[in-house]
Amino acid sequence: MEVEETWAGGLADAAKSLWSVDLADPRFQPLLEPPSDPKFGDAASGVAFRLAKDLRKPPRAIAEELAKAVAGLPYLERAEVAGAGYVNFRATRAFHGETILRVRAEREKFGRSPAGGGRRVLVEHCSANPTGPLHIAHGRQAAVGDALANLLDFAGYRVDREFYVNDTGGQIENLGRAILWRYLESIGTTFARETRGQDAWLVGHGFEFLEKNLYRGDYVSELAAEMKQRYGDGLAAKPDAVAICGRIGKERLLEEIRKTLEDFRVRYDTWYSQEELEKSGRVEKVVEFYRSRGLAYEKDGAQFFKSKEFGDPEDRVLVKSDGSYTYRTPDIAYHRDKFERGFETVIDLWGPDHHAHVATMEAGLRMLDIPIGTTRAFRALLVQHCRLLRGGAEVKMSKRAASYVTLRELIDEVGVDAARYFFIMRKTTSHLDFDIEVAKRQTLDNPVYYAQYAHARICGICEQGRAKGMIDPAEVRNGMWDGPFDAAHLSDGDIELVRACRGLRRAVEAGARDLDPAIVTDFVYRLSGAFQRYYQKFENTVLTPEEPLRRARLAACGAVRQTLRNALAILGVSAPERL
RNA sequence: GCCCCCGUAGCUCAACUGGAUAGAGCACCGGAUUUCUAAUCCGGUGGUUGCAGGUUCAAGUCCUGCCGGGGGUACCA
Repeated sequence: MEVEETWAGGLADAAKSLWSVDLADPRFQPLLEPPSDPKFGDAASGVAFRLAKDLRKPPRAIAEELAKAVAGLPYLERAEVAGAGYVNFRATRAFHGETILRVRAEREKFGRSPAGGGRRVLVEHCSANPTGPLHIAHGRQAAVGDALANLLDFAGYRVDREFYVNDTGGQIENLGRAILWRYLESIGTTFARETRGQDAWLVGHGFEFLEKNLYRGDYVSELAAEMKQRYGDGLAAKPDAVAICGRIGKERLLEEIRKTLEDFRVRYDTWYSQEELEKSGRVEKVVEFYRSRGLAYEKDGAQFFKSKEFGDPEDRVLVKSDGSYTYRTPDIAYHRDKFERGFETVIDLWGPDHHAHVATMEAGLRMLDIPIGTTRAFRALLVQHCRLLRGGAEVKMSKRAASYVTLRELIDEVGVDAARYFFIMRKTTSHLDFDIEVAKRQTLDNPVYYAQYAHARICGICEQGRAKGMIDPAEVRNGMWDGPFDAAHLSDGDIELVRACRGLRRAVEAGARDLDPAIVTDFVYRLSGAFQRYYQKFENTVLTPEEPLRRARLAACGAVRQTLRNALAILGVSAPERL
């Protein structure tokens, strides 16, 4: 049991015996909260404010009575009234000593929470079409998605990570056409540009291409070159030339996407193929289901479904008048399958352009009798745009001119750690300014190095201690001293560090609740800062000659080191022993 | 038109779901190194939280209406 629960129980007992009030009533919650400032101790209660009306007494007087009544609770050094009616709880030194022991015992599990109760969650993220290399927007989705999955795992959920491969449909066909177009160029075809209505077409060698649908970029030409090597001049004569180009193109590009994500330390449990989904008949079944329930109808030769009745602003097309599906039909079937595979919470990370799709998907799932919002949840997170800057100036990205920065290029330039940290640094739902120059800078305004430096410093202390003979190598485990210490020698500074470490669990729970790993980057930054200040306070001499103090300090530092490692691990950022 | 998101220091952002004096970093000014990594730390300047109402003991946070920015509103994905 966490100490806060014990103390909250003490408050409830006090209220019952003093005034016969049941604090379990939601009106009085929360009984304890983290203090806004470390100087207020380890937990604060604002419950006196909430009791004031019922008891018809000023909050301050209620707080006085409560503070008196809770004296003597376990691990409680003292409870004191502050402000207009807060009761601040301060833990004993022994408690903080035990926290250090707990960090040592739990090691890479310290900070985990049982909040998720082992419930199964699927996080689908990135899911870029295999029609080009990953770019910056995908990078943010992958970094956030991967960290969110780590975070939920840390918060006690059973998490699977999935990439949905859009390996069939119109975009793959467009890719095939683009490759064929470049291929034809490479074997000497010249195209005539014809304007028909609003659109421009490229005509030559018996083919015609709608110009606005052609992918550009060097990778298309590279794939065309591969086709030429493979088929010589004979490809154009094949009746399924577009399909061949599309198939080979998507295979190559998907391979590249996998490789880039792997290098970005993003792993998936499953790569789910849309093509296989369609072959399985699940898409037809969804359409049949809607029809059988009278939820679908025909209009203008297309099949609509009545999503409007289920919260969507409009009814939407499921089957186009040419008989093919819109993108949402297989997508709904896919999400139905997610729930059928046993996931209770299904989380999708989408780009902001999918905004309108959220209501449609929710409606579609409700229409399938999936109890969204009760025992099951569908959460679409719209990962907001990321503006790329270079020394304060915006890097303009134009897909047309193929001048956009790819994720690969970004990783090569700033490194995986900085890229991941920066992508996660801001709230997922907020726009993000990513300054390449700042991310590369190895100075104090780069929070990645700030945190890694704090970790490396602690490792340095341990190493120095051994070199100076102040640390017994036999007491070093997993790269950190963890010998015996006396909690009575923990200074206020040490305690502040230990207190900060305990915040990881709270950050994990808040992050899991809000589905936002940015809360963890915040935590990392605060804990690093707490350590840097602590370090400076001892004038760079944590290794004091006074052995009992030295042991206490090393113990506190060891807790910070482990906690930082755990938090950075959630973010997928490395914790090097030296920089 | 309608639907979402966002307006907090000059800039980029916090504020732990309504609580204590709205905090950090950058920038600017001034300090601290015989070090265990100065890739650090300390101090200072800087605010009518877009505007106006409302609810509350208590509002940056919740409600309403304006103003401003972004996104969406396909038989594209």
